[in-house]
Amino acid sequence: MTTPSWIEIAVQTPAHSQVGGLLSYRSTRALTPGQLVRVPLGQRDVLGVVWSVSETAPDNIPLSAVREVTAVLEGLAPLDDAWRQLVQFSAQYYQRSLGEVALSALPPQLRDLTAEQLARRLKKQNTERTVQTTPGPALSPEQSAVLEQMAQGTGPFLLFGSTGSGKTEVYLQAVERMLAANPQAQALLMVPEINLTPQLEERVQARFGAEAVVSMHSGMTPAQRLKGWLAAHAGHARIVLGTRMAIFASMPHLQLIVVDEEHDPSYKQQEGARYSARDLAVYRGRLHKAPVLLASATPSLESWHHSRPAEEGGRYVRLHMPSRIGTGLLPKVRRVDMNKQPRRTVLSAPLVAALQERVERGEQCMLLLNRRGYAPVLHCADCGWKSECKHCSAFRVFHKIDRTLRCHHCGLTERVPRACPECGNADIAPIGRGTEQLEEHLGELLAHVLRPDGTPVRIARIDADTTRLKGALESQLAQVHSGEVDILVGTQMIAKGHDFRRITLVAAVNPDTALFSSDFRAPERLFALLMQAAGRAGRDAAQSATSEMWVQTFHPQHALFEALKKHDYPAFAASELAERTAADLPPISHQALLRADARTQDAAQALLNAARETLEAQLSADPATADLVMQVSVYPAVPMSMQRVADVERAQMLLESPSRMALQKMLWHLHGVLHQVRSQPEHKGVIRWLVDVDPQAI
DNA sequence: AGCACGCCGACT
DNA sequence: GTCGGCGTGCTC
Repeated sequence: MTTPSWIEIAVQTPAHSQVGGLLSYRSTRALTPGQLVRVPLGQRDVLGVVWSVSETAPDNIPLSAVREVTAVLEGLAPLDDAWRQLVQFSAQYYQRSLGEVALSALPPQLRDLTAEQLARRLKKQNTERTVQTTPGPALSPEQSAVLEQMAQGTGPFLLFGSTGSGKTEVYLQAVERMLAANPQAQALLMVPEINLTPQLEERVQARFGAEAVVSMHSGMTPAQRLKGWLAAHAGHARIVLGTRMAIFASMPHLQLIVVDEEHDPSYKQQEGARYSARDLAVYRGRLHKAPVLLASATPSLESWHHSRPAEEGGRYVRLHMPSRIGTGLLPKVRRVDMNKQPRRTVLSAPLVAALQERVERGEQCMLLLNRRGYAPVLHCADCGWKSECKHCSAFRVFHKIDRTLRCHHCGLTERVPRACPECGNADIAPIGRGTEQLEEHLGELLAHVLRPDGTPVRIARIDADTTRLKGALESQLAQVHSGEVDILVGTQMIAKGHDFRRITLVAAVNPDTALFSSDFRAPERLFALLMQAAGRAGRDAAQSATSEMWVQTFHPQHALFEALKKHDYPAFAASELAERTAADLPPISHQALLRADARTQDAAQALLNAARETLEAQLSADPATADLVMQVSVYPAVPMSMQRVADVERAQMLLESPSRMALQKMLWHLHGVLHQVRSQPEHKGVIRWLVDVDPQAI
């Protein structure tokens, strides 16, 4: 009879319940950290990850409460130290329970599989996968230099390469070199949204063979996800290609991490543990001693700042690829001063003329407008009624196509009223415009325009509304590629990553709102979007000389557009960083948001302010923590910019510090304080609270 | 988060 | 009489 050992196990437990940490179990079988087990929890039998094994009994709970491990999932190698450290770090840094992070990092199907079902599954697919490397094209001098610098240093690297400079080829060659040095090695290739980059998937497969690659993203079926995960975990898959969730893939032989379009906000998870997959990539690279390559034509200001010269404190190595491959030039940027256009002009005369000219030459154009629907609000001129949503602090958007008013936040959808619901006036009118209206308007303006073959112009729209059905985006993109569309109208989803070779003109119809937004990151996002959109134009070298990026704006002299005109990201970044420095904003300082949801705004704010006061009182009272109060600014609670969604009132509290460590310590204390405060009867109305570390928007 | 237990309204 | 509404409480 073996002596039972005491096992600490991570199980899926809620972030801020009483059972937030590891749970103790006993087992008569020898277990090692990282093993997957099934354990009883209440009435259920759940999946758990062995975190530590001990000879001594736990002293924090009565031993009679400790139950036995039910089963061990055999045939699976334990999750390695690096994986467990990554999970542990993420849980601590983003203020979630270890169990929640660990279990959500595993494929969901693993949770419902019994030990027997898994064994059957493993038997079926436990085979080596072959890698067949097809040699790539010859490299440009810039590409070779970048790969050489990567070979010399340890990174992390920030590859600053303009659109079309051949960054993808650098990734592929880096993988190739890695495999040449060690055929067992694995690479992680991350992209912001996999649906938007089937091209990359194809290219990777063509290069290394379909067997060597697995994909990981939320669009896959549970069975596919499990299969891919197992292949990566066994070390059989050489390359994992995925979205942010792939950062948690178990890859025992991980030796390279690439984060493509590293500036993209989609790398930040927006629910549960709000992790940044890009930041975790850097951390994970260090754990595995694997080089990390972040890449973008418009890097995040965080990464740009980190890659300043080492003498100035930079920690990343900046690599530069300024030239477009081939003879391709970057498109000429043209600004239209909307102050000089007739009032209420949607599409300026010169832009319409340019569109017409392109269509008549058989070229394609793309129009960007970041607002879907027909009009953002409906308005009664008589009594001032507006199409407010009764559940949210937002207007319902007019969708002409099915004559509905739709709330884009809670989904409330109603038929458009015939007359004003307040005063009965029949004259209710749309204010502002969305993609639907732009498409309609464009159709009218260009009704007479013919293509070279004498057929009328064809206009298509792509946004979240037209792509709701599965596969719709792909088929609509295919139509653009095959030339069935002359002018494409859409939201920012069309600006990302698609290689439309025949588009020669891209226009941003109304980008001004981002210039004066209360969100300090709005200009950064706008610049990236416009640069990316400009990169869509003239990818075909033969036409790049005449390709153009148009911007309609009331502020043509704005520094952002000046930098855009010169395709000068460094200039934009420098001016933006100067502003951030002056205002003590990220990346100079570090932020976290505490958010509370409640039935009333008062209740939400009351919880936050009570937490703030208790926190400061407790920390000040103890000399060991008193200096934290000085290092971290905790601002009073304010309503969120979207104050009410689906009848839930939301408030937030900002924490800011020049020291990441101090902020982390503060959050750790805050966690305890919130539990105390929340249990007081006056905070009954609170529904939930959550912490967002390094928030995307405040 | 699940999943129980528990105490009040409209159905076979 | 019971099916089921979601309020409160517990899970090693």
